[in-house]
Amino acid sequence: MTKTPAESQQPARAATIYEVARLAGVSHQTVSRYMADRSKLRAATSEKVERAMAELKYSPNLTARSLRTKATYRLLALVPGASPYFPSRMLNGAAATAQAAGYQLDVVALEGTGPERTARLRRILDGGPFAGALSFVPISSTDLLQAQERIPVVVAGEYDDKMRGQGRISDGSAAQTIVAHLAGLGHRRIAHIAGPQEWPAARNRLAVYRQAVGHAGIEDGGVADADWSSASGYTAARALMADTSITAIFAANDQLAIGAMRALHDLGLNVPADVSVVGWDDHPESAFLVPSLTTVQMDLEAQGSSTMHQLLAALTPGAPVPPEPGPTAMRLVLRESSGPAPSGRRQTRLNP
Amino acid sequence: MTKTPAESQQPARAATIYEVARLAGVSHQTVSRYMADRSKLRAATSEKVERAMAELKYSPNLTARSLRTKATYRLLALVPGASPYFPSRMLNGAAATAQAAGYQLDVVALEGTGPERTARLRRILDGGPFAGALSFVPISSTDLLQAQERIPVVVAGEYDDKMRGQGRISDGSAAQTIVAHLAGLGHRRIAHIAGPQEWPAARNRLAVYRQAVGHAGIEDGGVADADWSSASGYTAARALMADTSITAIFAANDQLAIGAMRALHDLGLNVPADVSVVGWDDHPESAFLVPSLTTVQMDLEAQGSSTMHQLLAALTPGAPVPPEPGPTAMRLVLRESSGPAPSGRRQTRLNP
DNA sequence: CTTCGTATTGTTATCGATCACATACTTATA
DNA sequence: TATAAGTATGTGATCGATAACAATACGAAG
Repeated sequence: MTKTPAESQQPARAATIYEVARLAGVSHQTVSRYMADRSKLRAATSEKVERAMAELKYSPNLTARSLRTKATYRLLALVPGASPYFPSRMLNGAAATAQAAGYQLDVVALEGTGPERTARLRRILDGGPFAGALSFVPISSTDLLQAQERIPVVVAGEYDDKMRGQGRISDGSAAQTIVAHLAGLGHRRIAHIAGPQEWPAARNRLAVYRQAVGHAGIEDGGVADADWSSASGYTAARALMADTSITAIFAANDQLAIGAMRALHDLGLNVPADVSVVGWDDHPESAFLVPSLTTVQMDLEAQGSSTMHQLLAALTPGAPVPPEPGPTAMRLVLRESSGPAPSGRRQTRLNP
Repeated sequence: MTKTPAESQQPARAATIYEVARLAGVSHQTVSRYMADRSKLRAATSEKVERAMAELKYSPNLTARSLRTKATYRLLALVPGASPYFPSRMLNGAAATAQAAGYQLDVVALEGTGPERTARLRRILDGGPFAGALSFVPISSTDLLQAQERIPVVVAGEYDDKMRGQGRISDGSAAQTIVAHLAGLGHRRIAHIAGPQEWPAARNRLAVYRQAVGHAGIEDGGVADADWSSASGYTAARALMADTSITAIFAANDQLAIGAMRALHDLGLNVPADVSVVGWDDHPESAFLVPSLTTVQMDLEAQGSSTMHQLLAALTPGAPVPPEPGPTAMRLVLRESSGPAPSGRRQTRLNP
């Protein structure tokens, strides 16, 4: 073939409402009305339009519509640029929901820090014709307020944050179950490896952990700060293990737990005989680790979808909001990495 | 505050070229020309326009521009919907490159199979005003051809596929290094766990593996088919281990390798003493597994970026193409999971 | 049989940019 | 200095849709 794809695009030129109108023998406005609300047309007219549309394979030019209505039907998803610890399943859930509501989701990586990041955010929002934004990365409150002046912005997890503040069921609530599980196994002093506190999910899990420890009547052996990476989990676990009375570690995600398990291994400690480890997120690989990882199974798609529903609700103040899914399904999955607390006092066997 | 974000948007209404023109004392067309190519204006005029734009904080309405020019500056990224085995780092790389070239990247999940999927693809391309598409999921050649009629479509990995066919350096070439590595450790009979063959990357790795085994003068103990998941890696490894003379497994990605290692563990086999395992992709967690995983480090961002460059090149036939990055950096990372071949013949120790 | 109200449809303006062409203004050349 | 050629700018049309308003058709009430 001699034609490039770009050239052969010509014959496929999309039909306009005018062509549809001519073929149907009505005015273009009638066609427009058909699309807005076909029930306002007489059945016979409606059918004529329908037939013409089908014949011409008509699909509306969204650009033209946007120009006229000023509604863009484009949403912005902000994702972490560098970090590979972002669950793309959440993005998929959000994108699917957006699509179902007739919106397109543009994904943009928000990188950098401080003022540079603020400037970048501003530039994206100023230039782009977005109706709203959904951020999977933490945004400082000043940046958020500034952005909110232009379009609705929803930050993933912040709603859960609020729910927890109100004592309602939130994303972090499974932390309660974890602590109870460990207490039930006889652990009297446990520790937490926390994610970066800018992230609502990390705050949430930590807060519920603290609360639950008190509630279960066991001791908090300390909280180690980490980012979401296995490397930081490794470092954190080594530090925590200085306290030899800690018999269980609850990590804020599976990657941290993997790093922690490796640290315990390097310290000559056995999981779960010496120390139990619990993760969070239930990565598909976690079931196949040695030992397999006790963790919290999350419906991340549903979480993404739920966050998107929040944004959609903010977008259309009056309109009927699609049903928001119930509280995200969470389930503690018991595997090999958690077990009964050791009876005797622990001693580091290998190099510390 | 009583105003909703939507309402307070009002005062921020963007200026148009007409307002800029009036303020600058020129015609709207002059302003338009300024944006297209300011060098065609007289210095004095250019400056007037510039000043007016700055004062009004003018930014062009991309929607209106698109309507007129038919150029959309929006690209489509197709990602697997259900599968969590998609490296989002590739997407990030692609998105960044698109952005740098002035394009927005819309992410859409392509799910389903067969005709349903074809229909979905068609609907996305028909409705959406996309200038081009980049697919991270395999697309059947008929679907691809059909899509190509409308806009340029690039499928990630297929270019590498072609390069391999030409005997040039491709994504799969590290498989050669892996096989050589294992042969060097004394392994005489090894096996491969292959990814789904619709995926170019899986085809690539398998093809180079087959070739390299012959080249290294060792035996191919067989190829087990799998999807990308740890679960399928587990099943595949158990099946392969029926052949007791296989002493090393090369898995097409890290998740498969994790599943394989678990299967070996359940069979009472030690890694690497009894069987060596090598993965691919170097997930950040792989260094922290027990045993840590020998794998291939990939610059996935660069791969995503490179694929995007291909698309950009297809988009602008004549225009100067931004420099395509060199062959993607790949490096075999040696860790604990691979070691010398065992001397004696292996026997399954535990339940088979 | 008129009159009126409502349901349906048509006509024209509009969104904010670019394109095509006309015109005014420079500059170079004879 | 006159004229041609080239450069810079302005005017009106156009992209494909929706909005606002006008006009018509139809049926019920007077």
